[in-house]
Amino acid sequence: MPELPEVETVRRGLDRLTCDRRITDVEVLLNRTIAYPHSIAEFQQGLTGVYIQTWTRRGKYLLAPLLASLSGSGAIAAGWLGVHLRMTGQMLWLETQDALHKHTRVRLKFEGDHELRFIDQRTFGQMWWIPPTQDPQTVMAGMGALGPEPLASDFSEDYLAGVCKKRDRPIKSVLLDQTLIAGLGNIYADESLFLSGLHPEQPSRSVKPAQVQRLHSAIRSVLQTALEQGGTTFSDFRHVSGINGNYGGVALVYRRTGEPCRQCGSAIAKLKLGGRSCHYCPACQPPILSSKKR
DNA sequence: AGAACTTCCTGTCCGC
DNA sequence: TGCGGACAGGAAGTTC
Repeated sequence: MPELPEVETVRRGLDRLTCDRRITDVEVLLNRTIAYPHSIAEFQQGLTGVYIQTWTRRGKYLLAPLLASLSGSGAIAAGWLGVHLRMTGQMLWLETQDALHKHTRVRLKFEGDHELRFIDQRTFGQMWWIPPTQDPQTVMAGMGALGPEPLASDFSEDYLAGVCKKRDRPIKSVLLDQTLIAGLGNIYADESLFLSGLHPEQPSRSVKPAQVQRLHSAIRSVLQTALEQGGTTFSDFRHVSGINGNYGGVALVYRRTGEPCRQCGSAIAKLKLGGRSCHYCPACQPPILSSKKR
């Protein structure tokens, strides 16, 4: 599933391929992919004929401003295009005559012989067209409620310590809460916890300052490394050009249940937390004594 | 307010 | 070989 590094990789690809390009036609093959406006016709009308500008990313959301024309000072804002890939969404830059993949949900056709296809097996992915009169942060409600970017300066050790101190939830569920930290998903949360030696069920409030420091640096280093690799192979993630990333080769715990820990050799364990699987090393990430559930 | 649980969806995998 | 069920999980909605 695409998380921050994958979404950022997609953003860079989209930026390279679609900036200043004009959308000539919009085809929606699955209506529920369109989160806004509620009318599909309005979505199509809003996007047809407009030019895509620089893509930005917030957490796992993608957003691009649109212009009605490129004629310099006379540029007229034409709203925004928003995208969330959720679990299996892909944005692929293809030629118009390329065979339609079974799970193609939306086609954005451009001048020339190329189009941007939104392909999404499990159909959780979403697209928005935000009219110029509205605020993307409001229309894309989840994006408006995001916590700090983990690679930005406002995600400090102090911030993370403050977040943990106020909550008794398991630390893993804090890492996955997008309103607290934007962009972490199940893969990088598990990897970060392993790197900092924290058990996924450890109550956030009980995480010691030294551990907060390790967790903070682990989150950043895991995301930074994945970003440099251009994403992961664990998931259905593909580049805009259809190429896989290669972070998968160095996974420490994610989906390695039963395999030996790369640090101590113990068998990697798995547990469920709020419906999410957690992979961890029982030796390197021991449960704290006070939490005797089970 | 915080936290837990449910729902959405489909391809894959496992046991019988 | 086929079938049913579990599993995968991001975010929104619901409930307590």
